[in-house]
Amino acid sequence: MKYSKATNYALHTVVYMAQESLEHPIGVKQLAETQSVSPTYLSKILTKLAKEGIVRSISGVNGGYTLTIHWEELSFLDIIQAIEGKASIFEDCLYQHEDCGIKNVMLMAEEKLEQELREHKIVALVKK
Amino acid sequence: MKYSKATNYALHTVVYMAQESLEHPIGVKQLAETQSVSPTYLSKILTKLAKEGIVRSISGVNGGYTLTIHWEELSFLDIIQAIEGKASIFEDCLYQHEDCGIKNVMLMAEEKLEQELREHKIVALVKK
DNA sequence: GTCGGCCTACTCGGATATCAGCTGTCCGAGTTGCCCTGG
DNA sequence: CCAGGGCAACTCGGACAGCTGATATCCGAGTAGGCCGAC
Repeated sequence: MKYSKATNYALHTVVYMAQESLEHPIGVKQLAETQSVSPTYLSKILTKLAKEGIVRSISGVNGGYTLTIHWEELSFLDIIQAIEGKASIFEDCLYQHEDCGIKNVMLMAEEKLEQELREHKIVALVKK
Repeated sequence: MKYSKATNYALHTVVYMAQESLEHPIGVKQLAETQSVSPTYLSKILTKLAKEGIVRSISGVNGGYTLTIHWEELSFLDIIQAIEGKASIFEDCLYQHEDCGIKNVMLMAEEKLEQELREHKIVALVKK
């Protein structure tokens, strides 16, 4: 029960991009260097973020990644779910037939977690 | 980012034992049948619970497991941590040197999750 | 001068390798209660 | 009748196998911008 390293990389990458807020895209190589990750691996993470519309990829020379227009609305939960998926923390209960009290408690706790992550925006971490 | 099946089994097992509240111990075989798990695997889970003092094992003929005396105080968190361990959900941040804003947010969210799991007791699910 | 083709830098996405942890099994060792046998 | 040894049921814990998902790499394909040559 841990968040993957990929989630960690994704969060740091998005914060970094928000911090810089460049007009021209940032290449994978540069992003990878700030976190000491292999560029190819980071590109996989960025692909996931792109599929969720969190970043936009620009091909060709001087290409790279930029945040999308609405990046100031981005919450932690948006990024985490883009990487981890939106599946529930707690797998389906063994007894499908009826309400499982255990499952109900677990889902309530998960909702508390997500609520907290939804309330925190990336923009709050950007130092001006 | 999911809870393991073992956690699911552990929760159901403890609830089942609380429900029955037998004076004589319950064997692994019987517990395994109620959840359609292999007895050997369930015994591994019960060993973990025993190490945390949640259940007590009794060797020999008519042996098995019983809940400990203070089982009415047991929370969901107790059982989950016995199986999953007490490590933080969020691994250490890449930059150790200083406060990482990302890490702080994640730890706060984790605390919300644990708080919710700590407030819910197993005894609340026992139907009388 | 301008248009078209080529070259380069870069991303995209699939295939693959590696590794860790979860899931599950097997087996030998230890423990306890019961039975059976010998005195 | 009674004591002691043996047997059976059960748990304990380590060793091990299989599988899934996370981590990480490599490479071919596609794309965009710039350069260069032909007209």
